[in-house]
Amino acid sequence: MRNTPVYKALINIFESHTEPVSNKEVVRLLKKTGLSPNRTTVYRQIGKLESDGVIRRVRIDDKSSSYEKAAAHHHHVICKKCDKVEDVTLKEDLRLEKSIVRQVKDFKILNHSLEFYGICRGCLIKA
Amino acid sequence: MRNTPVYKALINIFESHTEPVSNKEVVRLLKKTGLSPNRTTVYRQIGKLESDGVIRRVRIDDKSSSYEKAAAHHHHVICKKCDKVEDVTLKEDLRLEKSIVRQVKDFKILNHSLEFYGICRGCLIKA
DNA sequence: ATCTTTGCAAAAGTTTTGCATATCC
DNA sequence: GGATATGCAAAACTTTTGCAAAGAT
Repeated sequence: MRNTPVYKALINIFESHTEPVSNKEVVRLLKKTGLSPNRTTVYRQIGKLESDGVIRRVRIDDKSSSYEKAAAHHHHVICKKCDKVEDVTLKEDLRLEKSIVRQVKDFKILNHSLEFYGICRGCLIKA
Repeated sequence: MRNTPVYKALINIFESHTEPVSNKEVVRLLKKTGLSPNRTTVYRQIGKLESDGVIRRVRIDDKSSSYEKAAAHHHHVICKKCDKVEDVTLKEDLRLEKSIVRQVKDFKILNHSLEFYGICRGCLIKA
């Protein structure tokens, strides 16, 4: 990948967010840096970053896809009201795949996704 | 909800599939029963079934939303090649939310989603 | 000079909305 | 009869594609 302004800005965005960022947000964040690349460019660059393993798709949101820096394996707690996301790690994590590997013989398990849903304090207070 | 043909057919579809069914598949399955309701109708009825707690949204697929009968809590193993889905249950499951509740104090955790990704035997052989 | 990235316009795909009509209870 | 479900057309939204121009190495 070439060291273009959009590329640099994207790396920056994903470096500075541990939480997942949706495509929509990426466009918004890019605008804040002065860049306003075409949607197409954003989709394409994100696609490449993903296939290069720099970022990873997270299955959280309904509307636009979300991605996060492909770093230490962790999970998310997502607020059902405001979509706020918090990172969490789990000690039990390793055991999970092992347990499944024992159970499911017809699959080669590669990875997993574990997301918790709830209501964050902010929204709890409001309600 | 009223006992219309579409309603009955939808209940039938979700009763007879333990695995998640995508909206696209629902339309296809409805056609096979002789019904060919408008997309709009399908989306609306599925939306109602969801808010009534009859079915539950599953975050698996990228393109069209998937739902499954809201029954016993379980997880999925999804083939990255052919999207085949298999149900699994986990003994460690209960411990998961407890562990998170201890860790995350600012969220009221309601539920979680745990999906495993891999390659199914069929696709492994082909490759 | 070459290969990659970008922008634009257009298309494809999914989901939503408004309104009139049909259907259920 | 009154409320809900349906169909249709149109719109909103997200994502993809093709092609020509601009930019990177």
